[in-house]
Amino acid sequence: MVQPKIRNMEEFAAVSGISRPTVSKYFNDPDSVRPSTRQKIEAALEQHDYRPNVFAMNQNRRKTKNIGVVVPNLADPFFSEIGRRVELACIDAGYSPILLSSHGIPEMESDNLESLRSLKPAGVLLAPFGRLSDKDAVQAFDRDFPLVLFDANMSDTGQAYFGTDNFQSIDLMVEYLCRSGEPPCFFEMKSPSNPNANKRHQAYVESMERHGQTPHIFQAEGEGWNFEEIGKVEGGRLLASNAFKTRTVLCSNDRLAIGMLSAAYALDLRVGHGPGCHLRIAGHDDHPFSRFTCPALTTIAQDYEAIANRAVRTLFEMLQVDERLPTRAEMLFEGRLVMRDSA
Amino acid sequence: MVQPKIRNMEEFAAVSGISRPTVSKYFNDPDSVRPSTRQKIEAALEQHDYRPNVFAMNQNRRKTKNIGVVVPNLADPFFSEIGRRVELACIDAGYSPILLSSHGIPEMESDNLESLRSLKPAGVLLAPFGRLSDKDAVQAFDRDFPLVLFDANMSDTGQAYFGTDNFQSIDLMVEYLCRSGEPPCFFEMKSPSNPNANKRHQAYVESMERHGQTPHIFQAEGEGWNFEEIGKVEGGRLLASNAFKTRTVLCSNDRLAIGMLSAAYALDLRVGHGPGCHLRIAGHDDHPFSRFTCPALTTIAQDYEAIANRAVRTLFEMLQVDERLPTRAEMLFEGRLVMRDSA
DNA sequence: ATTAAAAATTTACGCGCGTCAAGAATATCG
DNA sequence: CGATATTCTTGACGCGCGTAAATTTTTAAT
Repeated sequence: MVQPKIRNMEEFAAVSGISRPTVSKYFNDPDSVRPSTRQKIEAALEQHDYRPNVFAMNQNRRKTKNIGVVVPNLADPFFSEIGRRVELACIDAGYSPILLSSHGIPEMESDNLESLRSLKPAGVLLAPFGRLSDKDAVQAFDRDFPLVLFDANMSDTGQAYFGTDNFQSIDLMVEYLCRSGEPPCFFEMKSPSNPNANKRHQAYVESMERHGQTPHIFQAEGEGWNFEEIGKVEGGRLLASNAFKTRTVLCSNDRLAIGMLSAAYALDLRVGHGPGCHLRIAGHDDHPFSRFTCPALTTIAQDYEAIANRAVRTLFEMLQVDERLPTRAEMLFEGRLVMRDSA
Repeated sequence: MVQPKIRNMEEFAAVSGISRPTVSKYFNDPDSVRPSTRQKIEAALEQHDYRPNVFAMNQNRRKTKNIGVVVPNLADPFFSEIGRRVELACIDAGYSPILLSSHGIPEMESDNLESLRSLKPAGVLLAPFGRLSDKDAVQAFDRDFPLVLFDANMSDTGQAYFGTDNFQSIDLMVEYLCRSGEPPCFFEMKSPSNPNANKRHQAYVESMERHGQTPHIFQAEGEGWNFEEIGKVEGGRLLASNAFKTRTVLCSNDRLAIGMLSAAYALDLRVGHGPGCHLRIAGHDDHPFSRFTCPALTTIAQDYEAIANRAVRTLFEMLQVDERLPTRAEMLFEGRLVMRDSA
């Protein structure tokens, strides 16, 4: 630190007593040099805080140490949570995650992928919009870079996909609700953009039929990402007009449920499974705030940790062997029933 | 598009009929070339989707078009919301925002600044931890790059600071609460990391004294970012033991309030200002979920938009004239009282 | 048309590092 | 100890672009 500043790898190689090409090799992969020389370099590193110029590094390098992470909307706590875990996993692996949010705008997803192109990422983790994604753009990107999808699936796109088994999770919830009270109706967005919503719809119908019950679907008008507001307004209308044929409502996701809980409270309808309660409301996702709703929300916890870790791990395995997967991997993790007070 | 791919600026200059140095100039600043040549370049751009290599671009360039945006914790909806706005404002201005979260870990803030150094950012927008920030590291960074702080202030650090006037906003809330019912006590974290918390504490005391009332402070044990949980546990304990000397509680921030609302619900205490209500609870920040709590939370809305825009604008003004501000700018925006049902 | 100013071109160099080939040094093993 | 396999050094080239100086072309103004 006391020495005059090191300007480039040439100078750093000089003070560390190692040739520049070897130093270059070290920075690419510290394990690729002999332990004795690694020690010399690392000793020098502690004395002369030198760090290679990332721009010069990446210029000639085919693949950088950058990992793109693209989520549809960071303002949604679900994505900030799972994005957070993915980010940390990348850092642990010695990569530089670049977190990009599409701010709820599908077109921006393509923009983000386009921006990533110029950063020559070693790989990309994408939680796509799904139906609203530009499938051609994503598939084109998939051809040029190692791409792993998570949260939302897109057929024949990406080298792998990791998400929650909505059929298992919804069935788990339907089973619980049927066993413990009236069979649930289903509350969802009318035109959801996320493919999970469609799967959950289908899963609900199938599960209800398997239980010998008649499915009842209620759909909320509205576009965009304001799920709580939509749940509150549309759910409130349905509650006020007594439209539900049952006193148990399964919401397609927690954010809708949070809105509906708010509406129920305003209508003085006591939500829960205890005596004196008017209706039960359940959600899906174990949203970070679902523990603090009134009453606390019964929901399905997605295995964030497993999804994030497996997606990252799979990507890194591809990077190691430096080839595409022989066959598209697809793994669904089970949801876990979280019983709280609302249902 | 039909032509063979352009490999570099040399080839692109050839097909556009302009010399490479001029093309280079164009990409630095499209307005720096004659309109007629700009048209030629842009015409060529539409035919041969060429984009300059960012790494080669930034290698020799002193300042890049990168803007660093560092927030303490993206998992907090407050920061994901304000980070979102800052990001979009940067994109509008033709810069590339790089959003970094410190994941609630103060040491990671310094790491993030260190990472940013190697990206040679044109400027950085930082929402610091405050007391827990490594002040020396931040100030050192301030000397090397244009730095603007927002949300949390640090004395003599950064070229400018933009945030909310906690004294104004807390006074507004205290005034309202006193006028409409019992004077509030104050509920906060015992050892808050955020400087805003200290200001709010002080603002509460001063405001109460100005109103001729005796301030009462209640502090919650607990560390970390689990404010809702802390609010629920500690707030619940205080409510259950009837420790509050008043039936109006002003929480230092919405997340604590959300936790306390949850505890109150569990205790069957009706919150609100109407008849039959046991207590009033108010918050601060207009957290995205405060509209959907039960009851909806009365709070102070921070002017996210203004804070984000002014911070970004101030930074860009510095970049334009390419010099530090003659004097450290500091501007506080007023909070807005949002009256809902909880108080 | 003349002239000065502005902009574009030509030529050339350098940035910091990746990477390759050939040879020298070192390590590993029987 | 010698033979072979690793690893390192030396020297050199190139990546794609920024940028500077000198020259030529274009534009604007008289």
